[in-house]
Amino acid sequence: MIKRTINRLFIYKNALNHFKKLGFVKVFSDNLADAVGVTPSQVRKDFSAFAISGNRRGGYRVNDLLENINKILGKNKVEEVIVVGSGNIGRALIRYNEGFMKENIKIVAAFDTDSSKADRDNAIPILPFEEMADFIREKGIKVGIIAVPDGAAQHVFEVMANAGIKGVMNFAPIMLKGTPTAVISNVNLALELENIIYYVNAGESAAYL
Amino acid sequence: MIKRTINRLFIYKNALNHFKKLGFVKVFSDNLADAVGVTPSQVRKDFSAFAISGNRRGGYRVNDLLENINKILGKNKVEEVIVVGSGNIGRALIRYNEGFMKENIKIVAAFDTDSSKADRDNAIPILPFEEMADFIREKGIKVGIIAVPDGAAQHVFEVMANAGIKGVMNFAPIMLKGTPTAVISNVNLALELENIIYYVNAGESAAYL
DNA sequence: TAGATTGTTAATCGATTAACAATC
DNA sequence: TAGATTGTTAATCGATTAACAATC
Repeated sequence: MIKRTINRLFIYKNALNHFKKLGFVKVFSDNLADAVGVTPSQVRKDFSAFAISGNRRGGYRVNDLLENINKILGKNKVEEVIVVGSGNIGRALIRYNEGFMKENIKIVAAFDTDSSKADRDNAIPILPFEEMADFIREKGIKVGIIAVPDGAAQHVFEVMANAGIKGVMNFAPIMLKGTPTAVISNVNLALELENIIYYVNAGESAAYL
Repeated sequence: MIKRTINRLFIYKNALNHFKKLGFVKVFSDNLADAVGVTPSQVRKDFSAFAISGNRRGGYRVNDLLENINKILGKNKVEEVIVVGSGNIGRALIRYNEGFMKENIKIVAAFDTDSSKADRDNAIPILPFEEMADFIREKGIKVGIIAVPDGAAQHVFEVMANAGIKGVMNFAPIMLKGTPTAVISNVNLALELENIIYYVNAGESAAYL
């Protein structure tokens, strides 16, 4: 699926930046494959899908490759995102903001239905949920993170989508329904850990999940 | 792959607990499929793979299903895990601990090479990295979370693996090499967001990533 | 019984890998 | 040139979906 190819493109980009920092001028599909854990065929196939070409015998020039990939992935300006829910996950994400900044992602505000949690003076202000829709519209926010309790997630999603949000990272363990105008990615750290624990207790090893 | 089936089993379990709370006594493959976003065939296939059976015409009894799934997934006792790195992600995870507790997962300690960050009085103590190996051995810890800078991740992983860690959730954007005795799951929230942003800017919609 | 749903097999779909001719 | 690596096609692999006989 092209989704996976796009995802790997981001990963290749990351590896290439490492290589560049190490002074590499050229890389071979073999090098990239090793670095990110796929086969060399996969690397070449992925590039081929986007008409990125190297030199037979000479591999790929790191700078050219990065330029090509960046053109495809279009990472240029900072993307402003919002977080809804200032519980454990929400606050954790806000605190992790500087990690996102490295990738040109900036959390610009958080929202919470409990307006007693409002804190407009914070570097990343925490605002009452009622202000969210206007905020989204005014600032033209396109991406939001849902970090509210299960029961509230669907409603929050609908309000977001109505206000113009086009992409959502959802930490609530439910399927968001309706409004097929947004890209949704579900993240569940506890589920991830549960899976790891399952394989550990099952005595499995040497597996990448 | 059976990995995906196991993962879905955890998700079914979650949905079933919801159903149970709502008073459902029976569910059909259709209900579960709707709830978690797969096809009814998939649900039946997954159950079939573990010889879980229902009643033709009568669907599955919620309690029986939960019992069967729990038997397979073996979730009973609390699993103690450690976190290495008390930077942004590490601290965020520690703070999210109560979210993990709901799934019987407990972060019991964090470790950091910067021993000035040590804090033995915290509910979840932050200890010097040098103490980690002994801690793992003494407490029989099997699962660890790597939340250190890229450059340190490989070394941390090796120390962990040598001390007996069998499962790792890795937040560093690198492929951990060697030591094929541990299950590894890579998590990269920034990458997840980058993907969402890509599709939003590409004008795609209605996609689950 | 008639009808609806399971359980399972077969068909489809898509992604990964292998292989190799082209070529730098 | 000889040798190594790409680019792409074909083969493989595995997962999902469809279909339907079994049956409650």
